[in-house]
Amino acid sequence: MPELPEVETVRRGLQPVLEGRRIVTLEQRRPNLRIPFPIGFAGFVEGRRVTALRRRAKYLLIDLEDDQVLICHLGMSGRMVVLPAGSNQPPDKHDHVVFTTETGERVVYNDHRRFGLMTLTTARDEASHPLLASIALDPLQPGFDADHLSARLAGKKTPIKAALLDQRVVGGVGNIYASEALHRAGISPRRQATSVAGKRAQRLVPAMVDVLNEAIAAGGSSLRDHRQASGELGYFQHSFRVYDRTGEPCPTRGCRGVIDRIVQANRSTFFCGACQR
DNA sequence: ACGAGAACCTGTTTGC
DNA sequence: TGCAAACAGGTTCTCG
Repeated sequence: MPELPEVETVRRGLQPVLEGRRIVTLEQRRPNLRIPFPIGFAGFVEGRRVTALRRRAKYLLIDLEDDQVLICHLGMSGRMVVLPAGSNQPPDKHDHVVFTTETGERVVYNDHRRFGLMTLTTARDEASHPLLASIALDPLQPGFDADHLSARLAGKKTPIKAALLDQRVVGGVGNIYASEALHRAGISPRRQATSVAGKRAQRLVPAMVDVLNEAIAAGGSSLRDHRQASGELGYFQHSFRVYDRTGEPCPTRGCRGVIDRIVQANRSTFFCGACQR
């Protein structure tokens, strides 16, 4: 599910419920997600106040009292949904973690594929944490400009589409927004990454920034699993220009092409062979 | 060192 | 209709 816009949507939705509030109980309903939960996880979190909610690329970072940091990743199918105080909704089979705050609201982490994870670190060790240390700037961070991007892509022989999915090259971009940004920039997903420099990089940076910001404004894209923290669907999927639109006419003005699907690095890529070069 | 492909897990859709 | 294959928003490991 979640690329940068979906994680940011969840972060913003959780903020009013969690920030400044104490977590009274943490119910851990299985031993592991993609990786095991830390030993004593629930007891460690319980009783601590949340001081801030941050996002690093596709990671949600929950700052706790005493400079502790709860690292969350939603994988492909993870959701974090808020239940109001007093709700007695029975747990789903894939509700793996339930936080209850001092005001009685609950935050439920549900993830049927379990590609997500939760673990702990400290503010001091965050930058060197193995999960976070090699993540590149995301396109919405200061300093992400054409020069920065072409420097990250320099020397890479892999296709640009695959390079954009590599979190060590660009943070936060996943399969949907890589295809969408390349289409907006008129760049072929097959083009060697190293050749995306100069004018092409100058087109690709605003294409990425715009598509990510538009998707955040729409609450993310709900193909199957994504929900906002409120439980509502995102609706950016209605604004896709190429993703999952195989065979449809290319939406680029004046282009007579048709959207095509290919497989790169085991992932679907959608593009127009006529206007993307 | 780099890039391609498989693996992780469950659920849904597609095709024969 | 039924069953098997393909596919899904991500990451990480192995292999060549």
